[in-house]
Amino acid sequence: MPELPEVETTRRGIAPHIEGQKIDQVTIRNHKLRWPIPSDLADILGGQTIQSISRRAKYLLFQCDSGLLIIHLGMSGHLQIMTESDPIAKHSHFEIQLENKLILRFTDPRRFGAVLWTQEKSDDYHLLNHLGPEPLSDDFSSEYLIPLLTGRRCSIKTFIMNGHYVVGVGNIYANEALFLARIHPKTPAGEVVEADVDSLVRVIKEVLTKAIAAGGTTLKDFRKSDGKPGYFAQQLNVYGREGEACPQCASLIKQYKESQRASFYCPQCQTL
DNA sequence: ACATTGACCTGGGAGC
DNA sequence: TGCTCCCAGGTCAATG
Repeated sequence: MPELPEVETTRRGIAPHIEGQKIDQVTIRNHKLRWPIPSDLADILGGQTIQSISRRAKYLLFQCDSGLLIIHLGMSGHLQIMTESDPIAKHSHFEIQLENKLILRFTDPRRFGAVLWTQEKSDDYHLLNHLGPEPLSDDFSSEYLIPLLTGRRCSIKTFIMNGHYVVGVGNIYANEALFLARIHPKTPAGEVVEADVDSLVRVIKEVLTKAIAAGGTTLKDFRKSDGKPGYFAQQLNVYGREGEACPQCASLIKQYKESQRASFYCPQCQTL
């Protein structure tokens, strides 16, 4: 479910309620996520203050007094600020009760998400140390990408969804960015010409920025931390629109499968 | 080093 | 209604 804009939307929604708050109590209802929630996490977190919450790629990082709480939303996870009277959903696996009586509750039906703890520096942590630069930073540029692309035979779509090189871009925004840059998703990564790499960098930043401004994309179950949907779905050009008219040229949007993920493109605007 | 595939899970919708 | 099959926003690990 959540790509960078949805994770960032979540971060912005919960930060004002939790930053600077002391943790009263932690409840783990189900340890079995992508990786097990550390069994001593409740003891570790109790009494600590959440100093700040930041984001790296699609990971949320909660800086606590003695280490870092790391949450990944997986495909179906969401974090919401709730109160004691809010009912506990079937798949609410983890929650933090704060001194201000608010509850940060993690719900994830498919359990592809993760709740982890480390005392390492975030850049050294094994799930974060291999990640590409933040796409909205100046480090993410065509100068950075061009050397990585040369000679590569995977498709450009597969490439931009690979967190080793580009982070935050999942299936929705990969399709949208390639449409905006007028690049066919099957184009071998090493054959994307420099001018198109420039465009691609520009549109990735643009589409992520606009999606954050809209509060993310709600297809079915993504909800902002206040329970409301994000509105970027209305601005999608190709994702989920097979058979509809391309907004640029009115050709019919096509779909195909690539490594078990649906790819959408306009056969007129995005040629091989 | 790189490319491809399977694995982890549940729920919703389509089709019969 | 109910069954089966397919699909879904992620990404690591294992395999050539």
